[in-house]
Amino acid sequence: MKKPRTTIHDVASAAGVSISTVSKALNDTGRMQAETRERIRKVADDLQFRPNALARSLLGKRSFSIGLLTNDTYGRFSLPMMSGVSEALVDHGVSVFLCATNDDQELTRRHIDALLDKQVDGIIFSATRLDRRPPIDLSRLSVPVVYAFAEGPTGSVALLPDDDQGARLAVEHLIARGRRHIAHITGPSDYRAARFRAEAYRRICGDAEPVLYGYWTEEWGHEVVKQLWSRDKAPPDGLFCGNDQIARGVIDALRDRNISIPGEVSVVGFDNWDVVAEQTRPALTTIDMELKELGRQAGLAILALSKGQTFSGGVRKLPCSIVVRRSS
Amino acid sequence: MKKPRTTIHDVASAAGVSISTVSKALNDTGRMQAETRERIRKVADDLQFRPNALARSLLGKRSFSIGLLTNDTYGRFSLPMMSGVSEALVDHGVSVFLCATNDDQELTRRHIDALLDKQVDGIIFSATRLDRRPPIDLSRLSVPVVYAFAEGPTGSVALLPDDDQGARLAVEHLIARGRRHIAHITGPSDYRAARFRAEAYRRICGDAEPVLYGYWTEEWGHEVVKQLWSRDKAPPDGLFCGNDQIARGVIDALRDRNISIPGEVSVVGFDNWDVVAEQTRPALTTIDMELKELGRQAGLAILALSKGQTFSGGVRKLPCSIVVRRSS
DNA sequence: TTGAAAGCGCTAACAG
DNA sequence: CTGTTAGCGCTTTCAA
Repeated sequence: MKKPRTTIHDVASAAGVSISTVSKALNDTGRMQAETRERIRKVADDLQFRPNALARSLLGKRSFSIGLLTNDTYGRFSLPMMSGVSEALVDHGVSVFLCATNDDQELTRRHIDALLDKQVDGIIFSATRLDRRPPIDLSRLSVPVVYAFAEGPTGSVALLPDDDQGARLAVEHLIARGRRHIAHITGPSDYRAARFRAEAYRRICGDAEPVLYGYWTEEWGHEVVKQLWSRDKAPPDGLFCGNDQIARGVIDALRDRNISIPGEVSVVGFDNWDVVAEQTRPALTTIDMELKELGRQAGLAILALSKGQTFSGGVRKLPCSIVVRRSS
Repeated sequence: MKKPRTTIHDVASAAGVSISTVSKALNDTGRMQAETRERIRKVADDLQFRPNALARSLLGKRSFSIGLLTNDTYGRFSLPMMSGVSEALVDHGVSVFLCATNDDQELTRRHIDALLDKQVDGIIFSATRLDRRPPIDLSRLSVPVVYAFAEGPTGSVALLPDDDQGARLAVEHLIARGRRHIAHITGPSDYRAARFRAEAYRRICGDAEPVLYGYWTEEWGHEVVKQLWSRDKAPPDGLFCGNDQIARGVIDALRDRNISIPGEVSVVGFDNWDVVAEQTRPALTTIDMELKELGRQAGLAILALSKGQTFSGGVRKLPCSIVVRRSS
């Protein structure tokens, strides 16, 4: 089961040269006869030689691995991001250690120690909420850190979806559809993302219609429809929801009341969570945070930093896109 | 940014002993004066010394890292499993490389090469479908392989949820609730899980009521309710759904028809996907595949194998549990 | 009880 | 152009 791998020595003796010649031949370094290089290459190939990355890393430079800390056991935001990270890095031979922190300080500590012991070239911290900070301070680590879908201390490299621009996209779309009385229904006001989106909404729509802070649930969507459709004033003709689950609740509630979508009311969600957005009736127009792209960029950022390249710090906001379906 | 870590040499010279003494002191090997050992320990602590895992691994034994291949970008099944794996292994100092294969053969190859180069102690393969095989053959790798939520070649170590037992749980629960005419609505018949569940259902309920193969979607749930409630025979009083999304469609469709749940019909789902199961009205009784536990066991399995311990091969089916809510 | 030395697999000076 | 040598940071004989 644990047969010893072929080493550079095996290749050397098979080719009748010294190990350093093999090393040079395979790494395209130093100068040597093209023909020798080819011959050694061939031998190495035949022997299925693959250099031991551990030995290589030990020599100093890089370990070609990074750590990804997340507190998400659930996957809605994390997995697309992770696969973006992984995708961006696999081309550079870099592998990603996944660490589920469970928001537990002690566990996080253990993960970080393990990562550092393994000489990772960098760490990406990600969270289920933008404003969730790491349970322990990462800023003094000896390796670069990138915050993805999370914020770090000022000056650190952070990648976030542009909530403001995403919200604008949603509202402007509703306006382009001829909607004039647009309300905003969203999650708890202590979520930074909720506030950003609400502010963008306010900036465009003014305060004729309310911002309804509440919960990220379908139930809240139902609740709000009840409120809005029983008030004195005429109900809104456009609803911008803070996430897709709220939007789903809204749509179901509207259907229960026989209010036609998008005939009487247009609805736009946020997240483009396909299992929700594609199953509402009608299917939901919603904002996509492009999390995979965010992951990819986080991967490239940590890659650059780990190579010692400079990478200007600060928060970088990545554009969202709108996915138009039938609800608007 | 890249300050050199303190090495065993630093500790040795600070303590005025040789590096081998330090090694022994810290690893509790060899014999030496308890007092010396303590003193060295203290020095190491003060210097915040942490041994370089790469160097350690190079010496032969283990690398304390494993690879986790998955084709899931989506997260519904994977992430709970992954965090189970990670959780089980972090206590043993083992870190997990996450590799998103995208079902792409070439990409998988690259990931595996990277893993092998990094001398992983083992590989876990997982998939979104039980019967999805790895895009390339893993059975001849030089490291042990465990299949989690996926099947490998005969004789390999595989961990799967016990679909049969899970289905029995669901059906027996319906019967205990006094239901006598139970239909089964599920996904495509080319999913092995769908067939297993259907067979278990048949074994208990006979064939008075139909098994309706279709899709894993809400839409299919709606569709089926239409069928069942427009047939000549009386409609069923119990519905066992192959996943939670179907169940959600069913519940919505029944509500549209003013059929009371669980008054007239009891509904049970499968997956315990909280965002669905907790949001149906009434909330959904459903089967939980205990994926985190499955991940944990996969982690322990690969750990045992990587230590060279024997671990009997074959498919191991892990029990599901039932989560009773209001729909039954 | 401790330390010197060899070596894991590899790269990079430096000689030859 | 090629090979010898010296490590990377650590563990592990084997002498002292």
